[in-house]
Formats: sequence, C-alpha cells, structure tokens
Amino acid sequence: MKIGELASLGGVTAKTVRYYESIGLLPEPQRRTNGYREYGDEALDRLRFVRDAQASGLTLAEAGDILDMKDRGESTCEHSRATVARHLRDIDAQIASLLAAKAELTALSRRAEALDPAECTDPHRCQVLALDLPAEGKV
Amino acid sequence: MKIGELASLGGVTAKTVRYYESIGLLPEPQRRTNGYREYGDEALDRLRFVRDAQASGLTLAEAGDILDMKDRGESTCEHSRATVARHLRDIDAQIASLLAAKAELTALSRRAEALDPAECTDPHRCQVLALDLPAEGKV
DNA sequence: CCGAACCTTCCTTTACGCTGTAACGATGAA
DNA sequence: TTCATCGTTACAGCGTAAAGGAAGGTTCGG
Repeated sequence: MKIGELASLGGVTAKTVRYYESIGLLPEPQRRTNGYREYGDEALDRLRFVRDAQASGLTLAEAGDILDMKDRGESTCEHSRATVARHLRDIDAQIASLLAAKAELTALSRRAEALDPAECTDPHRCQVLALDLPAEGKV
Repeated sequence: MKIGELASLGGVTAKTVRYYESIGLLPEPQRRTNGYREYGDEALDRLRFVRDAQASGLTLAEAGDILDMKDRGESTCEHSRATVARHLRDIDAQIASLLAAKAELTALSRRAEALDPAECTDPHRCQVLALDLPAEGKV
C-alpha cells in the first residue's frame, strides 16, 4: 500500500508516517520505481503499536526502544517491563512534584480565603500575598 | 548595589537579572554615570518574590502578572487569588492526566507481572506486550 | 490535461527559562 | 602598567515533543 492508505488506516497523516520513519520508528520501506513508498501489513501493525503505546502514555522514544529490541530479535520482555516500570517511576515523580507545588499554592490559597474581604481595600497592600510580596513599606 | 551583588544575594546570575528586566519582571534601574545599573533593596525584595513564586510553582509570567498589578497600585487580592486558583486548576489537570497515563501503564504492568518468566524465552514474542506488539508471525 | 497524491528539504510552531557569544568599556588592586 | 574582574549591548540558540507548513517538483488516475 502507499503512504496515504497506511496513514489513514493508522489514523495519522502521511506527514506523520514520514516523520516516524525519519526518527527510526518505522523502517525505510521499499520504493516503487516511481519512488513512492510501498508498505506491507507489518508496517501497519507497527504503526498501530506506536499509537497504542502513545495512548498508554509512553513517548515515541520509549515505543521506539521496545521496537528496536524486537528488531534485534532480543527478548523484549525484560526491557519492556523495565521501560514500563521506569516510565511509571517518571510519572510518579512528576505527580509528586506537582503535588508539592499544589501544597504550596494551597497554603497560599488558604491564607487568602481566611482573609476578611474588607481587608482587601488597601490599594497598596495585598493581603493575599503579603507574606511573599515585597513590601512597599517595611512590614 | 551593582548587578553582581543583587544577583548573588538573590541567588541568580547577573545575566538572569538582565533577562528578568528584559521581560519586564524587574523595572529598569537607575544607572550610574558609567552606565552600571544601580539597585536598591526593593529590587532584591522583588527578585526574591520572583524566586519564591517560582518555588511555589508559578511561572515567571504569573509572577509578573501579580507584580504588574501591584505596580499599577491595584488591589492584587482578587487577581492574586484568581492567579493562584487558575494555577491550581492547571496543576490538577496535569495530575489527572498523569494519573490516567499511570492507570494505563499499571494495567500493562500487571499483565506483565502475572506472566511466568519461563514464557519469556521465545525470542520472537514478547509476552509482556503481546497484546500490543505487532506480531512477527500471525498471533 | 487537471488536480490529487506523492516526493524532497527546510522552517515554524508552543512553552519555558534562561545561557552563550561577540566585542567591547570600566574598575580596582598589585 | 597590567591584569583580572565586572560591567555593557544585542542577538542567537538550546532542549523537549511531536509534528505542521510552505516551497517546489514529479507522477498518477480519470
């Protein structure tokens, strides 16, 4: 099949297919005499795997790691497990960092909510962030 | 004080101070006759606020929003509250998206762990991702 | 013969926060 | 005097992620 058909079957654009090829996710396909790329079903399988991996939250690079091992005929089991496990750790770290930021902001927010709105009338002093904002006069 | 002193007191480089000035986070300071920037303590307060805001997970743009309002003499209370609240919503959205990715990967991972390691000997078939990997032969 | 589909290469996008480089002037101590 | 250090400007680039777009040229299908 030609690139357009592959792309639409895989739910991507032809441009994306060429991009995947350029970063090594898809192998260089055979060419017709006119230079057109000619794909078989295995390319579609591969393309679909990439999309599935993306849907699972893996990056293209991680999907590529797994496919590379498979291409080398290595057992991908351990590597796949490791890739998934590592990605899970990455995600946990990101979540932890976001939760920390959230805690900071929540504390800020709680201080703000505890304020009497009437105290917010002074145009030169922000009660919400008074603890953090540089004071106009000395605090 | 000169830029180098301000920078080291604020825990940044002189370059960063100039950068902050260029994006409007810090006002243009007075200049000495030789052209050097001359800062007072309020610049340090302001610089420290920016770092605190960053530490709280706000972006430089968000810190700048708050400082701008304060510079205009407006009550920053509502805006500060809104900025913090919006940022909190952003963070929650990011966390939710990461949790969704994590759920996908955890499911994958659980399938992997349920496997007998002995089944991982076939070099052409990855049991971990068999449900997702394109099969070499037909499954 | 026209337009769609294909080809290539290079540039742009979005967001963030700087950092590097060039090329130069000013300061201050030994 | 000389040298290191600090300062000045302006502009470019990074580095991540995943493509999208434009330009300009061939080929195919009807």
